[in-house]
Amino acid sequence: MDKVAASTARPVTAPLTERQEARRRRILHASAQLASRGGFDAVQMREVAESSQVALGTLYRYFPSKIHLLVATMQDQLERMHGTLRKKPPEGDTAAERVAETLMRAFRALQREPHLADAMVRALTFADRSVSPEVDQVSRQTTLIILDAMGQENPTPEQLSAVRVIEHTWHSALITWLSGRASIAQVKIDIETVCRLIDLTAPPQE
Amino acid sequence: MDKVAASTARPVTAPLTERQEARRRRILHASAQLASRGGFDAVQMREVAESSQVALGTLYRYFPSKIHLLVATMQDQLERMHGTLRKKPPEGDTAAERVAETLMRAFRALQREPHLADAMVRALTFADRSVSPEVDQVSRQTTLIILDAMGQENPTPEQLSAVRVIEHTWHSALITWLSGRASIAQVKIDIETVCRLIDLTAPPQE
DNA sequence: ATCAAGTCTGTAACTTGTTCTACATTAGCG
DNA sequence: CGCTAATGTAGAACAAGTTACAGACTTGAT
Repeated sequence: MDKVAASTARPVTAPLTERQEARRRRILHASAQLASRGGFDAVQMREVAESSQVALGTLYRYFPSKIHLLVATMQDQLERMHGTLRKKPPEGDTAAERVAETLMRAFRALQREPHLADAMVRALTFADRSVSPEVDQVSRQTTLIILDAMGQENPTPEQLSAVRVIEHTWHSALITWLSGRASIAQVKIDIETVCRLIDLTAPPQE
Repeated sequence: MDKVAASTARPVTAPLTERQEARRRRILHASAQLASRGGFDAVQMREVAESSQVALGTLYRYFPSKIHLLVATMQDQLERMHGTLRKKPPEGDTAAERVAETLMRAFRALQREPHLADAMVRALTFADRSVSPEVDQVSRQTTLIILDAMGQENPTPEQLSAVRVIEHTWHSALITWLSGRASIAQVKIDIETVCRLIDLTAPPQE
């Protein structure tokens, strides 16, 4: 009588044993490490397996594709970044300024590891339907970071729309930067431009 | 003495003979055809070569990678679309409305061949630096379409920024739709939201 | 402690993008 | 016309993602 509501299948994912958790961690670490070196192409499944002391088949059991692996790597890094960003909240006067400031801070972090950024962002936008849940998770996390920066408890639907558009711009601007089609300065402008949308959407000052 | 300024290397690309032009066309056609069936994965270089009656090596001479091929396919389709869109200019009162209307029209066209859209957009965002010139060309063409829709001869720098952000949103929104993470309705909202940026940037009524 | 079920490992095979090679064809030119 | 360089062809070979499989190791329940 202890089945709590196993609606679809897994309770998100079977709880991992300690060793399994350690393996998972080693894999993600190896992935980030290789990505930092040479970007997307340098993350080769055989190498990841070797670096993390795991058989290739096991790697695929943990992450069913290279894209899954890199998206998971991004989740991991994003959480880390969210933690870092939280520590020093942005100081702008308007919500738009604060969001822009936060995104620029994140952008500078990415610039420190451009290859890693390349691997993660390319994987994210290349992901097909089979990775939707994971990509969605990344998206939610990003939304959280932006809402945090806005500093508003209950955003209006309009503001949420603005946040969606900001995320779109953020991802796409990153891509143009990574592929060398836009400068850092240009990305900054794009971010600042789109952030104006936030102030457009009448902030419910109460 | 007739060297006109062959600065780097090619005068863009050596002029193609008739047969070469025909080959190129066959290849692009086969590419679009295969893409329409099964999207990115269905465009297999061997199949494209066979369908277009060209040796694999030749295919690679014309398009140095699958990504190049698909981006070229997109260029081709975009030109077609621009022609179509030109015929019936959008009817909205404001520039923002007209741009949104135009993009939604393009979106509906993509919906008719979702697999083709998948192949083209995935290639576009996955492209690395080696494809920058071609991707840039696509970007310029898109900008043109949007400026056309705005119906303004000389846009302000601010408006150009808005256009950049609109393009970012357009690409990213397409991706979320293609990967099943956003509905058609949601894409519509995102487009409409970002288009408001145009009206923000004081239109120089003269 | 023992057994069954589930995990891992090592390794080979398969797929598809990409490169290479040896030979045939074509195009432009004297 | 006849030559030469460029282009095209067929097919093998290679690289990296992915899958398959046989045998060892863990784990959890009894």
